[in-house]
Amino acid sequence: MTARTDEVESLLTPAEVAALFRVDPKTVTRWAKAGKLSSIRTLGGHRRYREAEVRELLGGAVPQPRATED
Amino acid sequence: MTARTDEVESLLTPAEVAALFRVDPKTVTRWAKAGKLSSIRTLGGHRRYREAEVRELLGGAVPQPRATED
DNA sequence: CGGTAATCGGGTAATTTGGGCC
DNA sequence: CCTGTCCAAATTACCCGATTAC
Repeated sequence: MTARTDEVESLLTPAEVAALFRVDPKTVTRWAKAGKLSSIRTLGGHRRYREAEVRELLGGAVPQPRATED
Repeated sequence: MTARTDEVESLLTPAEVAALFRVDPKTVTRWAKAGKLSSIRTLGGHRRYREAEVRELLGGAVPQPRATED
């Protein structure tokens, strides 16, 4: 895998999202097809996910002093 | 591709936790429902448990480069 | 242009969920 | 009170070959 730190960090690959959720990349694709996740398609047809969206769905596991608990 | 997974948290599946505690996955689910275990839900409703949390509850009986309790 | 890793798509097992009962 | 098992439904994991990304 060629590491290129020049890309936009706003988008995550299926493998990235899958690693964060501890699921299979295929499962992430199912979520996108089910409309549970916003996905952006490349010109080749591959999906790309927004990091902000994924972080939100992860359950707000970010050190943010925000009242996000119900 | 920038595989920036340094912020990745080790998550365990119900079967993994159940195997570590030598109990049924159902029992692990009961612990999660009882609030004794922190659980993250996937977009499909499945639970994922934090490895750090499980290790804590295990009592330190994990493959750690530490000598026996003195 | 050539090469390796990842993702695509569909299909089939394995796991997980939830409630109820012992 | 806590755990293990039964049931049905839903979700997820792994299989293949072909295409895309870098």
